[in-house]
Amino acid sequence: MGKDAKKTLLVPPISKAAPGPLYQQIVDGIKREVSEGRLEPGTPLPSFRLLAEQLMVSLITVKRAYAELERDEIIFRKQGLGTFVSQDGVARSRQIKREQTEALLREALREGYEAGMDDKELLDMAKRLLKEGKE
Amino acid sequence: MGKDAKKTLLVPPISKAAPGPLYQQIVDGIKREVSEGRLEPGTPLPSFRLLAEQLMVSLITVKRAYAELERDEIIFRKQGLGTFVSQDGVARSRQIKREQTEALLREALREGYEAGMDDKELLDMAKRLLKEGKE
DNA sequence: CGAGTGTAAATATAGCATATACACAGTATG
DNA sequence: CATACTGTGTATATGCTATATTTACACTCG
Repeated sequence: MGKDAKKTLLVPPISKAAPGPLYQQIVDGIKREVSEGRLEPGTPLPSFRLLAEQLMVSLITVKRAYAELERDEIIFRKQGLGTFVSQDGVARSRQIKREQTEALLREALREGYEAGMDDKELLDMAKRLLKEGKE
Repeated sequence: MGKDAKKTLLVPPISKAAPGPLYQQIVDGIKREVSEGRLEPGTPLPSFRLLAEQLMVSLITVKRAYAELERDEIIFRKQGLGTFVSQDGVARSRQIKREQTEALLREALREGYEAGMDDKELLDMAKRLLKEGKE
């Protein structure tokens, strides 16, 4: 009966209300999919139009997201063919996320110091959050 | 000899190149000064014009920054009088920074997980950054 | 009233997002 | 084999919103 079966979205949903620009949300979502192995190297990504329709955004928004992912060498594009996950996309993606982790940790620790917290308090908070994340 | 002595700036320098809007940089700078005790409750803050001149930004940028600080009840303003650090400004500021610390830690840990790191790796990275910060 | 303060309105500028039209690659078909 | 077709990515012109500037106004105290 037509196009009711939505198939599992190849990318997570995004929202204008969420923090950060739409194209960045798409970038983050795809980086996560690649990093966690749900999008393997060589796999074709959804076309601009399909992804734009699924996420209810415009073409150029998807284009901008893919452009940034290509700049990071996580994907590559071929005119008239499509967009694909690059061979070392998983390693690239994980490396970027690792650097981002360190940057965020630095920020968090600095903010904690400025709040008057000491090393132990900060580590305890981190441990608590790690446990909470497991539930 | 006039106004050559710049006096120690009551707020840290800002830059259009730095990440985030100018008014946010001012907000963060003042929150830090208050949080770390260099701006005590009751202390008058620089006037809109003075601060705007020192930081080389426009009046409304300072106004917006002060407005956000007043919303957080860290400072209060009096028409025709000036702007001052509120009585519980230090506690307010530290509480906000503490919440921000937790939010940043959550983000960092999630990003680390997506990069394939485990709990121990994350905690070790945090400990390493804590030591680096001490040098 | 004068010199200080904060307040408000009208006006650029930049990033983000949209819609529309264009160019390239593979494939079906007469 | 030439051609049209349907898919892909590409490029241009347009609108919107947050950020920041300029300029003029209103309040407080001496």
